[in-house]
Amino acid sequence: MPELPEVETTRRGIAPALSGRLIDSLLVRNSSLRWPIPDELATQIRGATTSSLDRRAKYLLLRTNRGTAIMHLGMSGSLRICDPEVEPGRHDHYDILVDTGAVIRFNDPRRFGCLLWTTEDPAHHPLLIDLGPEPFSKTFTGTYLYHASRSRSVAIKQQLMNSRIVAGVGNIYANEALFRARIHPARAAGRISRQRMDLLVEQVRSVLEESIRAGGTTLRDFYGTDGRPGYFRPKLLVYGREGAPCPACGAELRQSTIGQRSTFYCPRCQR
DNA sequence: AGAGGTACCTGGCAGC
DNA sequence: TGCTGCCAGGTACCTC
Repeated sequence: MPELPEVETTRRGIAPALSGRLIDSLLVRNSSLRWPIPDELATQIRGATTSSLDRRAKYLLLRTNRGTAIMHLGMSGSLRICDPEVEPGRHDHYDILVDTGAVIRFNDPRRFGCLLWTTEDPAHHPLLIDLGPEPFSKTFTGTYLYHASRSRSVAIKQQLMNSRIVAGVGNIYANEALFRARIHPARAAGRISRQRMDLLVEQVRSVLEESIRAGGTTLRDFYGTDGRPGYFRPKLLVYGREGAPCPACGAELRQSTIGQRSTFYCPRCQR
């Protein structure tokens, strides 16, 4: 479920409830996420005052006067503002309770998400330190991607999904951006011209931007912090549409596997 | 250094 | 209805 637009939608949804608040408590029901929630986190964060909720790649950073909570939604996680009266479900692993009485509840069936804590600058955290530029930053340009791809034989789709190259581009949007840029997903990254990289970067930005505007993509189980689905799914041009006609040329869209990830493309438009 | 594969975990679905 | 096998939006970490 959560790619960058879904994480950003989540951030925007819960930021008002989580910014500039006193944290009453952190209630951990199941600490065994991708990495265990540190035992001391509940003690550390209790009574802290939050300043902002930021995003870096697909990580959410809850900054406080004591340190920063680093949260990730994994493949199936969600953070919602919930009614404190509502009984927690099987996969509701932690709650953040703030002084307004609001409860922010983390649900994650697959438990690939995480909740960590750092008292250092989170940018220096091992999980964040090697991340490439944000897709919307001005350092992510066609020229940058072109240079980062010289003599690389890796498929451009894998290059786009490599977080050291550019942060936060996941499978759905890599497929969509490559279709929009008319670049074949399996093409060697090192064999793409600077002009085509310019176009690709532009398409990565625009598809992410449009999806954020629509509140993300709901495939099976992404709902925003208010419980409403994202509305970008009908706008996906190739993802999940194998066998359907290409929206541009009518050729039959194909599915293949690149780097163990489902890949969708038009065999005629994309070269 | 780069490429490729594995692991983490549950739920939904197709096929039998 | 019930079982089995496969697939899934992420990404760190291992080996070759």
